[in-house]
Amino acid sequence: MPRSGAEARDRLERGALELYIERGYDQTTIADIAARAGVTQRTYFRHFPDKREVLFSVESRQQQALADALAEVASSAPPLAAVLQAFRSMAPALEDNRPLAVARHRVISVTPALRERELMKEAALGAVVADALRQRGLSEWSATLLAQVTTAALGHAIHTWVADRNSDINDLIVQAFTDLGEFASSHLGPR
Amino acid sequence: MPRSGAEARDRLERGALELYIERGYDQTTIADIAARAGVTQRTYFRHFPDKREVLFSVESRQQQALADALAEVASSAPPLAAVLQAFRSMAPALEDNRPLAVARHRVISVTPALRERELMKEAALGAVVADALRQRGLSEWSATLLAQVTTAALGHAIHTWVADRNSDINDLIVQAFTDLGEFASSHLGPR
DNA sequence: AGGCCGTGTGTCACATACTGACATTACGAA
DNA sequence: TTCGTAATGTCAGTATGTGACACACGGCCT
Repeated sequence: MPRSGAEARDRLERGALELYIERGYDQTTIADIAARAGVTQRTYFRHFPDKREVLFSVESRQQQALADALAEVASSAPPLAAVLQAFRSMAPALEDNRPLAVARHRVISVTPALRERELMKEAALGAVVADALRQRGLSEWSATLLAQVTTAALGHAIHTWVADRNSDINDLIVQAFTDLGEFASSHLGPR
Repeated sequence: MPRSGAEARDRLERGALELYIERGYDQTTIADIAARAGVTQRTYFRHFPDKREVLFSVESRQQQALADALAEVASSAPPLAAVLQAFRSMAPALEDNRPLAVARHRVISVTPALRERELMKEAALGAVVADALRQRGLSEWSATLLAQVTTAALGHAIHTWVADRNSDINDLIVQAFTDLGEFASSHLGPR
Protein backbone atom coordinates (compact mmCIF):
# COMPACT_ATOMS: atom_id res chain seq x y z
CA MET A 1 0.00 0.00 0.00
CA PRO A 2 2.75 2.49 -0.72
CA ARG A 3 1.07 5.52 -2.15
CA SER A 4 3.64 8.12 -1.36
CA GLY A 5 5.34 7.20 1.84
CA ALA A 6 5.17 10.81 2.88
CA GLU A 7 1.74 10.18 4.36
CA ALA A 8 2.98 7.42 6.62
CA ARG A 9 5.85 9.62 7.66
CA ASP A 10 3.41 12.34 8.52
CA ARG A 11 1.23 10.05 10.60
CA LEU A 12 4.32 8.83 12.42
CA GLU A 13 5.37 12.37 13.28
CA ARG A 14 1.97 13.41 14.55
CA GLY A 15 1.37 10.18 16.43
CA ALA A 16 4.77 10.26 18.09
CA LEU A 17 4.25 13.79 19.35
CA GLU A 18 0.83 12.84 20.69
CA LEU A 19 2.13 9.77 22.47
CA TYR A 20 5.16 11.54 23.88
CA ILE A 21 2.81 14.13 25.34
CA GLU A 22 0.17 11.66 26.52
CA ARG A 23 2.35 9.16 28.36
CA GLY A 24 5.85 10.59 28.17
CA TYR A 25 8.85 9.77 25.98
CA ASP A 26 10.20 6.92 28.09
CA GLN A 27 6.81 5.27 28.46
CA THR A 28 6.31 5.31 24.70
CA THR A 29 7.65 2.53 22.54
CA ILE A 30 8.40 2.58 18.85
CA ALA A 31 5.84 -0.18 18.48
CA ASP A 32 3.23 2.18 19.96
CA ILE A 33 4.09 4.91 17.50
CA ALA A 34 4.11 2.55 14.55
CA ALA A 35 0.79 1.01 15.59
CA ARG A 36 -0.88 4.40 15.85
CA ALA A 37 0.35 5.23 12.36
CA GLY A 38 -0.81 1.88 11.04
CA VAL A 39 2.63 0.62 10.08
CA THR A 40 5.37 -1.61 11.42
CA GLN A 41 8.36 -0.82 13.59
CA ARG A 42 10.56 -1.55 10.64
CA THR A 43 8.75 1.09 8.62
CA TYR A 44 9.28 3.61 11.40
CA PHE A 45 13.02 3.04 11.15
CA ARG A 46 12.92 3.48 7.41
CA HIS A 47 11.62 7.01 7.92
CA PHE A 48 13.59 7.98 11.02
CA PRO A 49 16.98 6.77 12.18
CA ASP A 50 16.03 6.61 15.86
CA LYS A 51 13.39 7.31 18.46
CA ARG A 52 14.29 10.99 18.85
CA GLU A 53 14.55 12.19 15.30
CA VAL A 54 10.81 11.89 14.70
CA LEU A 55 10.36 15.19 16.52
CA PHE A 56 12.93 17.16 14.55
CA SER A 57 11.93 17.21 10.92
CA VAL A 58 11.18 20.90 11.34
CA GLU A 59 14.79 21.61 12.15
CA SER A 60 16.16 20.42 8.83
CA ARG A 61 13.80 22.73 7.01
CA GLN A 62 14.84 25.58 9.29
CA GLN A 63 18.46 24.79 8.55
CA GLN A 64 17.88 25.04 4.83
CA ALA A 65 15.90 28.24 5.21
CA LEU A 66 18.69 29.77 7.27
CA ALA A 67 21.31 28.85 4.72
CA ASP A 68 19.23 30.47 1.98
CA ALA A 69 18.62 33.57 4.05
CA LEU A 70 22.31 33.95 4.82
CA ALA A 71 23.17 33.70 1.16
CA GLU A 72 20.79 36.50 0.30
CA VAL A 73 22.07 39.03 2.81
CA ALA A 74 24.09 41.80 1.19
CA SER A 75 27.76 40.95 1.44
CA SER A 76 28.44 44.52 2.48
CA ALA A 77 26.63 44.02 5.79
CA PRO A 78 28.84 43.51 8.82
CA PRO A 79 28.89 39.92 10.08
CA LEU A 80 26.75 40.30 13.18
CA ALA A 81 24.16 42.35 11.33
CA ALA A 82 24.06 39.76 8.56
CA VAL A 83 23.41 36.96 11.01
CA LEU A 84 20.77 39.01 12.77
CA GLN A 85 18.99 39.72 9.53
CA ALA A 86 19.05 36.06 8.56
CA PHE A 87 17.69 35.05 11.94
CA ARG A 88 14.90 37.60 11.71
CA SER A 89 13.90 36.24 8.34
CA MET A 90 13.04 32.98 10.08
CA ALA A 91 10.52 34.69 12.35
CA PRO A 92 7.42 34.36 10.15
CA ALA A 93 7.89 30.66 9.63
CA LEU A 94 8.28 30.23 13.36
CA GLU A 95 5.22 32.28 14.28
CA ASP A 96 3.21 30.32 11.75
CA ASN A 97 3.30 27.09 13.66
CA ARG A 98 3.79 28.31 17.15
CA PRO A 99 1.33 25.81 18.68
CA LEU A 100 3.34 22.93 17.31
CA ALA A 101 6.54 24.46 18.62
CA VAL A 102 5.03 24.84 22.07
CA ALA A 103 3.83 21.26 22.13
CA ARG A 104 7.21 19.98 21.02
CA HIS A 105 8.96 22.07 23.62
CA ARG A 106 6.79 20.70 26.40
CA VAL A 107 8.06 17.21 25.69
CA ILE A 108 11.62 18.14 24.90
CA SER A 109 12.13 20.21 28.03
CA VAL A 110 11.29 17.30 30.31
CA THR A 111 13.19 14.65 28.38
CA PRO A 112 17.00 14.74 28.57
CA ALA A 113 17.39 12.50 25.55
CA LEU A 114 15.36 14.93 23.44
CA ARG A 115 17.11 17.94 24.91
CA GLU A 116 20.39 16.44 23.76
CA ARG A 117 19.11 16.09 20.25
CA GLU A 118 17.81 19.64 20.30
CA LEU A 119 21.24 20.90 21.27
CA MET A 120 22.66 18.93 18.36
CA LYS A 121 20.26 20.65 15.98
CA GLU A 122 21.23 24.02 17.40
CA ALA A 123 24.86 23.11 16.78
CA ALA A 124 23.97 22.19 13.21
CA LEU A 125 22.42 25.62 12.79
CA GLY A 126 25.63 27.06 14.17
CA ALA A 127 27.62 25.17 11.57
CA VAL A 128 25.50 26.72 8.83
CA VAL A 129 26.16 30.19 10.19
CA ALA A 130 29.87 29.45 10.50
CA ASP A 131 29.99 28.38 6.87
CA ALA A 132 28.33 31.58 5.77
CA LEU A 133 30.69 33.69 7.83
CA ARG A 134 33.71 31.89 6.45
CA GLN A 135 32.50 32.62 2.97
CA ARG A 136 32.31 36.25 3.95
CA GLY A 137 36.02 36.19 4.60
CA LEU A 138 36.08 35.77 8.36
CA SER A 139 38.85 33.69 9.83
CA GLU A 140 38.13 30.18 11.01
CA TRP A 141 38.38 31.39 14.59
CA SER A 142 36.07 34.36 14.21
CA ALA A 143 33.54 32.59 12.04
CA THR A 144 33.11 29.72 14.48
CA LEU A 145 33.11 31.94 17.54
CA LEU A 146 30.49 34.28 16.16
CA ALA A 147 28.42 31.40 14.84
CA GLN A 148 28.36 29.58 18.16
CA VAL A 149 27.60 32.68 20.14
CA THR A 150 24.86 34.03 17.90
CA THR A 151 23.27 30.62 17.66
CA ALA A 152 23.24 30.41 21.43
CA ALA A 153 21.51 33.78 21.50
CA LEU A 154 18.95 32.56 18.98
CA GLY A 155 18.36 29.46 21.05
CA HIS A 156 17.75 31.58 24.10
CA ALA A 157 15.30 33.78 22.22
CA ILE A 158 13.37 30.78 20.95
CA HIS A 159 13.28 29.20 24.38
CA THR A 160 11.85 32.34 25.89
CA TRP A 161 9.38 32.59 23.04
CA VAL A 162 7.85 29.15 23.50
CA ALA A 163 7.62 29.70 27.26
CA ASP A 164 5.79 33.02 27.04
CA ARG A 165 2.59 32.86 25.05
CA ASN A 166 2.32 36.56 24.30
CA SER A 167 5.81 37.24 23.09
CA ASP A 168 7.03 37.97 19.61
CA ILE A 169 9.96 35.96 18.32
CA ASN A 170 11.19 38.78 16.15
CA ASP A 171 11.33 41.15 19.10
CA LEU A 172 13.09 38.59 21.24
CA ILE A 173 15.77 37.96 18.65
CA VAL A 174 16.46 41.65 18.30
CA GLN A 175 16.42 42.04 22.06
CA ALA A 176 18.94 39.23 22.51
CA PHE A 177 21.35 40.75 20.00
CA THR A 178 20.93 44.21 21.47
CA ASP A 179 21.52 43.05 25.03
CA LEU A 180 24.50 41.09 23.86
CA GLY A 181 26.08 44.14 22.32
CA GLU A 182 25.30 46.22 25.35
CA PHE A 183 26.79 43.78 27.83
CA ALA A 184 29.87 43.19 25.79
CA SER A 185 30.71 46.82 25.21
CA SER A 186 29.83 48.18 28.62
CA HIS A 187 31.40 45.57 30.81
CA LEU A 188 34.50 44.31 29.11
CA GLY A 189 36.44 46.28 26.59
CA PRO A 190 34.82 49.40 25.14
CA ARG A 191 36.55 49.97 21.89
CA MET B 1 35.91 -8.81 44.80
CA PRO B 2 34.72 -5.42 45.93
CA ARG B 3 37.78 -3.59 47.16
CA SER B 4 36.70 -0.03 46.77
CA GLY B 5 34.58 0.25 43.69
CA ALA B 6 36.45 3.35 42.68
CA GLU B 7 39.19 1.22 41.19
CA ALA B 8 36.83 -0.69 38.99
CA ARG B 9 35.27 2.57 37.92
CA ASP B 10 38.72 3.85 37.02
CA ARG B 11 39.58 0.79 34.99
CA LEU B 12 36.26 1.13 33.17
CA GLU B 13 36.94 4.73 32.25
CA ARG B 14 40.44 4.07 30.99
CA GLY B 15 39.48 0.91 29.17
CA ALA B 16 36.52 2.52 27.49
CA LEU B 17 38.61 5.40 26.18
CA GLU B 18 41.20 2.96 24.86
CA LEU B 19 38.61 0.83 23.13
CA TYR B 20 36.75 3.79 21.67
CA ILE B 21 40.02 4.98 20.20
CA GLU B 22 41.22 1.56 19.04
CA ARG B 23 38.13 0.33 17.24
CA GLY B 24 35.69 3.22 17.41
CA TYR B 25 32.65 3.87 19.57
CA ASP B 26 30.13 1.95 17.50
CA GLN B 27 32.37 -1.08 17.17
CA THR B 28 32.85 -1.24 20.91
CA THR B 29 30.38 -3.09 23.11
CA ILE B 30 29.75 -2.65 26.80
CA ALA B 31 30.76 -6.28 27.21
CA ASP B 32 34.15 -5.39 25.73
CA ILE B 33 34.66 -2.55 28.15
CA ALA B 34 33.56 -4.59 31.12
CA ALA B 35 35.78 -7.49 30.13
CA ARG B 36 38.83 -5.26 29.82
CA ALA B 37 38.12 -3.91 33.30
CA GLY B 38 37.61 -7.40 34.66
CA VAL B 39 33.98 -6.91 35.62
CA THR B 40 30.50 -7.67 34.29
CA GLN B 41 28.21 -5.63 32.09
CA ARG B 42 25.93 -5.20 35.06
CA THR B 43 28.75 -3.65 37.06
CA TYR B 44 29.44 -1.21 34.25
CA PHE B 45 25.86 0.01 34.48
CA ARG B 46 26.15 0.42 38.21
CA HIS B 47 28.94 2.92 37.67
CA PHE B 48 27.64 4.66 34.55
CA PRO B 49 24.08 5.16 33.39
CA ASP B 50 24.83 4.52 29.73
CA LYS B 51 27.48 3.89 27.12
CA ARG B 52 28.40 7.56 26.71
CA GLU B 53 28.73 8.79 30.23
CA VAL B 54 31.91 6.79 30.85
CA LEU B 55 33.85 9.48 28.98
CA PHE B 56 32.48 12.44 30.92
CA SER B 57 33.40 12.07 34.56
CA VAL B 58 35.78 14.99 34.09
CA GLU B 59 32.89 17.27 33.28
CA SER B 60 31.13 16.91 36.60
CA ARG B 61 34.32 17.88 38.41
CA GLN B 62 34.68 20.87 36.09
CA GLN B 63 31.12 21.82 36.83
CA GLN B 64 31.77 21.83 40.55
CA ALA B 65 34.99 23.75 40.14
CA LEU B 66 33.22 26.36 38.06
CA ALA B 67 30.48 26.78 40.62
CA ASP B 68 33.08 27.29 43.34
CA ALA B 69 35.06 29.73 41.25
CA LEU B 70 31.96 31.76 40.46
CA ALA B 71 31.08 31.98 44.13
CA GLU B 72 34.50 33.37 44.96
CA VAL B 73 34.52 36.18 42.42
CA ALA B 74 34.02 39.58 44.03
CA SER B 75 30.37 40.52 43.79
CA SER B 76 31.42 43.99 42.71
CA ALA B 77 32.79 42.66 39.42
CA PRO B 78 30.57 43.23 36.40
CA PRO B 79 28.87 40.05 35.16
CA LEU B 80 30.93 39.37 32.06
CA ALA B 81 34.18 40.00 33.90
CA ALA B 82 33.08 37.70 36.68
CA VAL B 83 32.36 34.88 34.26
CA LEU B 84 35.64 35.47 32.47
CA GLN B 85 37.56 35.30 35.72
CA ALA B 86 35.83 32.09 36.73
CA PHE B 87 36.55 30.54 33.34
CA ARG B 88 40.20 31.51 33.57
CA SER B 89 40.47 29.85 36.95
CA MET B 90 39.72 26.55 35.25
CA ALA B 91 42.72 26.89 32.96
CA PRO B 92 45.35 25.20 35.17
CA ALA B 93 43.21 22.13 35.73
CA LEU B 94 42.65 21.90 32.00
CA GLU B 95 46.30 22.29 31.06
CA ASP B 96 47.20 19.64 33.60
CA ASN B 97 45.61 16.81 31.72
CA ARG B 98 45.73 18.06 28.21
CA PRO B 99 46.75 14.71 26.72
CA LEU B 100 43.63 13.10 28.13
CA ALA B 101 41.50 15.93 26.80
CA VAL B 102 43.00 15.53 23.34
CA ALA B 103 42.42 11.79 23.32
CA ARG B 104 38.82 12.22 24.44
CA HIS B 105 38.25 14.87 21.80
CA ARG B 106 39.52 12.62 19.04
CA VAL B 107 36.79 10.13 19.79
CA ILE B 108 34.06 12.61 20.56
CA SER B 109 34.56 14.63 17.42
CA VAL B 110 33.96 11.64 15.17
CA THR B 111 31.03 10.19 17.12
CA PRO B 112 27.71 12.04 16.92
CA ALA B 113 26.32 10.28 19.97
CA LEU B 114 29.25 11.50 22.04
CA ARG B 115 29.10 14.96 20.55
CA GLU B 116 25.52 15.17 21.71
CA ARG B 117 26.49 14.29 25.24
CA GLU B 118 29.28 16.84 25.14
CA LEU B 119 26.81 19.54 24.16
CA MET B 120 24.65 18.49 27.08
CA LYS B 121 27.59 18.92 29.44
CA GLU B 122 28.27 22.34 27.98
CA ALA B 123 24.64 23.23 28.61
CA ALA B 124 25.01 22.03 32.19
CA LEU B 125 27.96 24.36 32.57
CA GLY B 126 25.79 27.11 31.17
CA ALA B 127 23.15 26.38 33.80
CA VAL B 128 25.76 26.80 36.53
CA VAL B 129 26.77 30.16 35.13
CA ALA B 130 23.16 31.22 34.82
CA ASP B 131 22.55 30.36 38.47
CA ALA B 132 25.50 32.44 39.55
CA LEU B 133 24.39 35.39 37.46
CA ARG B 134 20.87 35.21 38.85
CA GLN B 135 22.30 35.33 42.34
CA ARG B 136 24.15 38.45 41.32
CA GLY B 137 20.83 40.09 40.65
CA LEU B 138 20.58 39.73 36.90
CA SER B 139 17.15 39.14 35.46
CA GLU B 140 16.17 35.70 34.30
CA TRP B 141 16.50 36.84 30.70
CA SER B 142 19.92 38.41 31.06
CA ALA B 143 21.34 35.68 33.26
CA THR B 144 20.39 32.94 30.84
CA LEU B 145 21.42 34.87 27.76
CA LEU B 146 24.84 35.74 29.12
CA ALA B 147 25.33 32.25 30.48
CA GLN B 148 24.52 30.58 27.17
CA VAL B 149 26.63 32.95 25.16
CA THR B 150 29.70 32.89 27.39
CA THR B 151 29.53 29.14 27.67
CA ALA B 152 29.44 28.91 23.90
CA ALA B 153 32.54 31.09 23.80
CA LEU B 154 34.26 28.85 26.34
CA GLY B 155 33.33 25.81 24.31
CA HIS B 156 34.84 27.36 21.22
CA ALA B 157 38.04 28.20 23.10
CA ILE B 158 38.37 24.66 24.41
CA HIS B 159 37.69 23.19 20.99
CA THR B 160 40.42 25.30 19.45
CA TRP B 161 42.73 24.40 22.30
CA VAL B 162 42.50 20.64 21.87
CA ALA B 163 42.93 20.97 18.12
CA ASP B 164 46.11 23.08 18.28
CA ARG B 165 48.87 21.50 20.28
CA ASN B 166 50.81 24.65 20.99
CA SER B 167 48.06 26.87 22.19
CA ASP B 168 47.33 28.11 25.67
CA ILE B 169 43.79 27.70 26.96
CA ASN B 170 44.01 30.78 29.13
CA ASP B 171 44.98 32.93 26.15
CA LEU B 172 42.24 31.45 24.04
CA ILE B 173 39.57 32.17 26.62
CA VAL B 174 40.67 35.76 26.93
CA GLN B 175 40.87 36.03 23.17
CA ALA B 176 37.36 34.72 22.75
CA PHE B 177 35.91 37.19 25.23
CA THR B 178 37.89 40.06 23.74
CA ASP B 179 36.82 39.27 20.20
CA LEU B 180 33.28 38.92 21.37
CA GLY B 181 33.29 42.37 22.89
CA GLU B 182 34.93 43.83 19.84
CA PHE B 183 32.50 42.35 17.39
CA ALA B 184 29.49 43.27 19.46
CA SER B 185 30.44 46.86 20.00
CA SER B 186 31.84 47.65 16.59
CA HIS B 187 29.22 46.05 14.42
CA LEU B 188 25.91 46.38 16.15
CA GLY B 189 25.15 49.02 18.69
CA PRO B 190 28.08 51.09 19.97
CA ARG B 191 27.07 52.39 23.35
C1' DA C 1 -3.81 -5.47 -21.92
C1' DG C 2 0.09 -7.43 -20.34
C1' DG C 3 4.53 -7.54 -18.37
C1' DC C 4 8.47 -5.06 -16.10
C1' DC C 5 10.42 -2.20 -12.42
C1' DG C 6 11.11 0.72 -8.55
C1' DT C 7 9.73 2.17 -4.20
C1' DG C 8 7.54 1.44 0.07
C1' DT C 9 6.25 -2.04 3.20
C1' DG C 10 5.94 -6.54 5.95
C1' DT C 11 8.32 -10.41 8.16
C1' DC C 12 11.91 -12.68 10.46
C1' DA C 13 16.12 -13.02 12.90
C1' DC C 14 19.51 -10.90 15.55
C1' DA C 15 22.98 -7.86 18.07
C1' DT C 16 23.25 -4.65 21.61
C1' DA C 17 21.79 -1.29 25.21
C1' DC C 18 19.68 -1.07 29.44
C1' DT C 19 16.81 -2.71 33.90
C1' DG C 20 14.84 -5.30 37.91
C1' DA C 21 15.27 -9.01 41.26
C1' DC C 22 17.86 -11.91 43.82
C1' DA C 23 22.10 -14.43 45.19
C1' DT C 24 26.94 -14.01 46.47
C1' DT C 25 31.32 -12.39 47.85
C1' DA C 26 34.66 -9.43 50.01
C1' DC C 27 36.05 -6.39 53.68
C1' DG C 28 35.69 -3.74 57.78
C1' DA C 29 33.69 -3.13 62.37
C1' DA C 30 31.99 -5.02 66.72
C1' DT D 1 34.90 -14.85 64.79
C1' DT D 2 30.69 -13.04 63.47
C1' DC D 3 27.92 -9.75 61.45
C1' DG D 4 26.58 -6.20 58.24
C1' DT D 5 27.13 -3.57 54.34
C1' DA D 6 28.56 -2.33 49.90
C1' DA D 7 30.12 -3.94 45.54
C1' DT D 8 29.62 -7.49 42.42
C1' DG D 9 27.69 -11.57 39.88
C1' DT D 10 23.79 -14.01 37.73
C1' DC D 11 19.59 -14.35 35.23
C1' DA D 12 15.75 -13.03 32.79
C1' DG D 13 13.53 -9.71 30.27
C1' DT D 14 12.30 -5.36 27.41
C1' DA D 15 13.45 -1.99 23.94
C1' DT D 16 16.24 0.05 20.33
C1' DG D 17 18.19 -0.46 16.01
C1' DT D 18 19.80 -3.30 11.67
C1' DG D 19 20.32 -6.69 7.77
C1' DA D 20 18.21 -9.83 4.47
C1' DC D 21 14.56 -11.27 1.89
C1' DA D 22 9.81 -11.41 0.16
C1' DC D 23 5.62 -9.09 -1.22
C1' DA D 24 2.50 -5.40 -3.01
C1' DC D 25 1.29 -1.38 -5.23
C1' DG D 26 1.70 1.99 -8.95
C1' DG D 27 3.61 3.79 -13.08
C1' DC D 28 5.87 2.95 -17.61
C1' DC D 29 6.77 0.89 -21.82
C1' DT D 30 5.61 -1.80 -25.73
